[in-house]
Amino acid sequence: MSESEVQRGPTRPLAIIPPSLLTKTTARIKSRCFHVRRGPTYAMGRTSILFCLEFGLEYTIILFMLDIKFIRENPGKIKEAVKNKGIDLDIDELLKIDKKRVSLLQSIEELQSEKNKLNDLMKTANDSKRGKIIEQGKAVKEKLAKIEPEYKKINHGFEELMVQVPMVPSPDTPIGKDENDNVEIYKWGEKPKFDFTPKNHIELGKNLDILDLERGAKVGGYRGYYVKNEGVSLMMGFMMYAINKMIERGYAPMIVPTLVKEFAISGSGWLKGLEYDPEVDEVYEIAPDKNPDGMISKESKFLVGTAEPSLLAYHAGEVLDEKDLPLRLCGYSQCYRSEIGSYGKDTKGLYRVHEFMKVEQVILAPTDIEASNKLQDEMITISKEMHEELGLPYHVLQICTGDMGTGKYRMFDLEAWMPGLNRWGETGSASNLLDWQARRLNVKYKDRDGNKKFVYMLNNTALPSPRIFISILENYQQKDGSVKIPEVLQKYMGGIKEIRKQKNRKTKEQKN
RNA sequence: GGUGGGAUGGCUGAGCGGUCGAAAGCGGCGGUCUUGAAAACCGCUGUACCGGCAACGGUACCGGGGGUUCGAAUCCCUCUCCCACCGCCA
Repeated sequence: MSESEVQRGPTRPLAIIPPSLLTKTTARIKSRCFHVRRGPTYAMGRTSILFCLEFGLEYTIILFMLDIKFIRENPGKIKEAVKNKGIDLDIDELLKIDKKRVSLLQSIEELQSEKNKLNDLMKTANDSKRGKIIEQGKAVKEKLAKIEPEYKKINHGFEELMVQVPMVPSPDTPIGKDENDNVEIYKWGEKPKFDFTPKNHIELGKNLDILDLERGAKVGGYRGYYVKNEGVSLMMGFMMYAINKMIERGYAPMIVPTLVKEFAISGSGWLKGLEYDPEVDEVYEIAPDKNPDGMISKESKFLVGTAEPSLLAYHAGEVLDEKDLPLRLCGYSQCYRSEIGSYGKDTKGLYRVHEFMKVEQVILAPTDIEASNKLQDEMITISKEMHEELGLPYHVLQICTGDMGTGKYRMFDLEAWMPGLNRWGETGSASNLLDWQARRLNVKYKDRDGNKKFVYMLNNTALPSPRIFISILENYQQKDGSVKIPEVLQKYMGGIKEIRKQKNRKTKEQKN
C-alpha cells in the first residue's frame, strides 16, 4: 500500500479512500469498528487501517492528540512536538507509567471478573455452599483492596503527564523558540506620520479626562484603571460595534458567565497542570461558596480570562448533530487575568491590566482539518476587517512552535500599531486547537452515519477593550491633543466625532 | 434565609439489595410492502478502556466521590446541580 502522505494532525487515524471505490452512498463493511462512507475523511480504527493495507488503499494518517494509543504508536512525533514547543515533558516516562497502569488495570479486571462469577454462583447456591462462596468473595475483596490504591496512584501520575502532552503543530507552523521566531504574513495600513511628537494613551487619556490610572491604582490596586466620560462611550461603542459585526456574520451572540467551575477552565486548557496552581496559572480562583446548609463547599470557582471557556463549555458533555456544525458563537464578557507570568512587564498604562472587556469568537466544527483551517481564516478575516474599518494599521503573525500553547495546532496573532508606545501591540489571537479541548470538555457530534466524534474547536478575539482603546487614542490623536473618532464608531457613541478637552464637564441637570 | 422534591441510555420514563447494561415509549438505522412517499409490520440500535488479524471475549459506567455488603441503579455519608413553594432583595 502506498502511504501517500503522512500528515501531522490530531485525532483518530483518519483514512482517505478513493471515492471510486464507493459505488453507493454508504458502503458498509459489517464490522464493529469499521465504517466506510463518502466524504473527504473517514473515521477509522485499527481494523480499517489493516483493511487499507490489505487492499492497497491509500490513506492519510493524522495524529490523535491526548489519545494514548497514538502516543504509544508514534512516540517520535510527540517527542518532536514536545521539543519544538519547548515543553518539559518526558514521553518515555509517560509510556513507562502507561505500561504499568495497563498491567495493574488488567489485574483489577481479572479480580473483578472473579468476583462477578462468585456473585452469579451465589444466586443459585444453596445454604451449605453459600458459606464457602462468601469466604472466597472476601478473599477477592482483600486482594482488590491492595491493588486498587496502587492503581489510583499510578493513574494519577499518568493523568498528570497526559494533560501536558501537546497537540502536534500544523505543518505550516514555523519552528521556533519564542516570539522572535514568529513570522509576519500580512500587513495593512500606513503607520501615521505626525508633525508633532505623538503622546501615548496614558498622557492622552489623562489630558482628555477619559482615563484615570492613579485613582485606578488607589482603588483597584496595581493595574487598576478608571475609564471616564467620552472614554466610556468610546469603549462601549466599539464593544457594541464588535458584537454587531459578529451578529452580522452569523455568530450567535451571548453574554456568558465569568464566574465558572474548574472544569470549564481546565477543559479549555487554561490550567497548565491537572490542578490549579496560582503560581503559574493566569486565572483567579474565587473562594468556595456557602452551600444551602451553610457548610463550606469544596468546589471553588474561577474568573474567566476570556469568554472562550464559557462558550466552549456551553455544550460540554453533549452530543451535537452534524447538521448544526459548524457552530459559530460569540461572547461578550469581562475578562480577568492574574498576569502571574508577566510581573514587571508593561507596568504602565492600559496595555496589560487585570480586568477588561472583550468580544470573543468561537467555532465548533466537524473533524476536517482543511475545513477547520478555513474557518480559522474566516475568523481572522473578520478581525482584519474590523481593524481596517477602525483604521488601525496592523499586521498578522503566524505564531511559531515555541510561542504557541500546548494544545494549539495553528495560531495567528493580530497586532495593531500603537504610535505612542511606538510598537505593535497584540489585539487579537486566533487559534485552532482541533479536538484537544473537545476531548477535555467532552463535546462530541454525531456524523451522518451515527458515529460520534469530538468536535474541533477554534477561537479568536473579536475586539479587546483596552488595547483597541490604546490604538485608537494613539493613532487618531491630533496636534491639539484631541482625538478623532473612527467613522464606524460614531453612531455607537451618540454621534461624537472627536474627543477633546472639556472645560466644564457638568451634566445638564447640574448646570440647571 | 425557610421547606420540600429530584438527577437513570440521543430524548421521555420504569426499576428502590442478586434474575438489571437496565422495562416501555419516542427518535435513529436496516428491511417488507409501494411507481415513489406516508402508514403499517419485522429486526437492529449507549459509551469508554483492555486483549485479539478477526469472529469475539473481558472490565467499568444509572449526576461526581466515598462507604456498608459475598453482591448496590437500589441502603448510608458527602459534593455538585436542577425543580417547586414561602420570605427577602437587585
